[in-house]
Amino acid sequence: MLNYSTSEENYIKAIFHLQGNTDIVTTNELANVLKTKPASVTDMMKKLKAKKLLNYQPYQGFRLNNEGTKVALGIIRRHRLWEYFLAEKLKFTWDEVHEVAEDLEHVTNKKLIDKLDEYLGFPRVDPHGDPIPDANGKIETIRKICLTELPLNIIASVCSVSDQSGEILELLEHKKIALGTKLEIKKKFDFDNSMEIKIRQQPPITISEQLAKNIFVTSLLNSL
Amino acid sequence: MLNYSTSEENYIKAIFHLQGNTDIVTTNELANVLKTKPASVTDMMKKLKAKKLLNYQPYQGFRLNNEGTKVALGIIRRHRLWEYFLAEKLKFTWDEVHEVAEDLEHVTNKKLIDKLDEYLGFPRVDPHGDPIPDANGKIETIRKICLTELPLNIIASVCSVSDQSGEILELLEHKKIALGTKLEIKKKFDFDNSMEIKIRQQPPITISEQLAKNIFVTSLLNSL
DNA sequence: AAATTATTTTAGATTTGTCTAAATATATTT
DNA sequence: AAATATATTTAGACAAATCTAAAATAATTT
Repeated sequence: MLNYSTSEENYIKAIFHLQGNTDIVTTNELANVLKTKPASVTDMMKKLKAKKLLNYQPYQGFRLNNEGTKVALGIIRRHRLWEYFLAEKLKFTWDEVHEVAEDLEHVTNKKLIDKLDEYLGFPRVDPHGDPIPDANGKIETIRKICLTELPLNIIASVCSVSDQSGEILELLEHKKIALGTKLEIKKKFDFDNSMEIKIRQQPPITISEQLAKNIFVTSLLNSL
Repeated sequence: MLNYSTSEENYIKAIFHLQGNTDIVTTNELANVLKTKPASVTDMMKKLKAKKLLNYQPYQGFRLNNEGTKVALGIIRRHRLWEYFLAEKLKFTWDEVHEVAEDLEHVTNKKLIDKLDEYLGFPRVDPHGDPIPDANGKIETIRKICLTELPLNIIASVCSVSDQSGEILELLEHKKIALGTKLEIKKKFDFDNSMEIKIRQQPPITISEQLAKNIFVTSLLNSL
C-alpha cells in the first residue's frame, strides 16, 4: 500500500462518505464538503485517477474503485481508533474527538495503528457508534438509526421508512423525502420534539416527532 | 503561540539539538542533519528569521532566540510524551519509538498533549532517559555527560545512548549495560582511549573509545 | 429547439518547500 | 598577502496544492 498526502487522503475520505453505496459524487458536492473550489477538485480528481484510485470521466462525476475504497477504509480505521482512544483513555467528550482525530488519522504507520487497536481491546465502534474497520479493511454494515437519534448537522441518507401506509408516503412525497435522500437536522424543538431538516438545494422543512420516528437513516458524514 | 509547518518544526528542532548551550549552528551542519541541501537551509533561515524565531546574519550561522526555544521545547515535549506512550502503553521497544514519534509530534493540539501527559502520569523522562518539558516549557537540566568525560571513580547512571543501531544494542546487551545501569570508570588508557569500567557485583569490563562516545550518563553527585 | 442557467473544466497565477548551478564570502595554505 | 579551498548565498527552476477568471459542457426553462 502506497502512501498518500494529507490532502489526497482528505479527498479520498470525503468521496467515500459522499458516495454511499450507489451515488456518483459531483465536483460541487466535494468542493462544498471540503471547503475548497471546484477547480481544485477537478485537479485532484485527475491526480487520483492517474493513481488509479477512482473512476472519472470529465463532467460525469466520480466514484472510488476497489483500491480507492481500500485506502479510504484505512483512513477511517485510523480516524475511528483515535476517536475511541481520545474518548476512552484521555476522557475527551463525545463532540471533541473528531477534530483531533482529523490530524492524528494522517499518521500512517501500520504497526502503530495495529498496536493501538490491540491496546484498546479491538473496539467495534467509535464514540459516535460508527463501526471501525479491522486491520484487513473489513467493516461491519453501517448502522441504521432512527431519525430521532441523528445528531444535529450530520448529513445522513434515508434508508428505510416503517409504517408504510398511504398517508406517510403521501406526506414524504410532499416533503420530497425518498429513499436515498440526503438530509441533516438543523434544529430540534424540545416543546413538541419536532425538528427542522435541510435537504440539499431545498429550503428547510419541519418534521413532526411522529414522522421522524418512522424514518431511518444511515449516517454518512458523522466521522468524516 | 502560532502554528508552524512540519518542515519548519523539523528545522527548529534540529537547530535546538545542534546548538546546545553556546554553539552557533552552521548551514552545512543543518543540511547534513536534515538530509537536505545548504541552499534549502538558507531559504528556511530567512523565513524563520522573518518569523522572529532565530538570530541570523548571512554567513554568520544561527541560534534560536527565546521565542524559537519555546517553540522547540513544545515540539520536544510532544515527541517525548509520544515516545513514552508508545513504549509504556503500546509496548514498542525503546529503539522503535523514535521514528513513530517523529510523525506524531507534529500534531499540535495543546489539549491533546496536556491530557496525554496527565494520562501517562506526568512522566519526567522519555524511554531514552531524556527529560520531558512540562506544559510551561520547563525542562529539568539533568546533567548528561558523555562517558568519555566522566572522571575516574565517580559513580554515574547510564541515561541515554546515541547511534541507536542494532549493532550497538547488541554490544550493550552483551556487556550488560542498560538505561539506568550504575557504573564507574576505574582506568583510562591513553594508548587507544579505551577504558575499564566497573558495574557493581560484576567483574570489570573494557570499553572502546567508540562505544564510550555513544554512551551518556548522569553523574549521581551532580543531580543532588 | 433555442435560450438561459448552472456546473465543470481549462488556463494561468501564487505559495511552500525543495533543487541545481553559479556567484560571493570566508577560511586556509603557501 | 596572494592563491586556493571551503562554505554560504543567490538566481532561477520545479512539483504540489491551491486560487481566480474565462471557456466549455450539461441541464433547465421557455
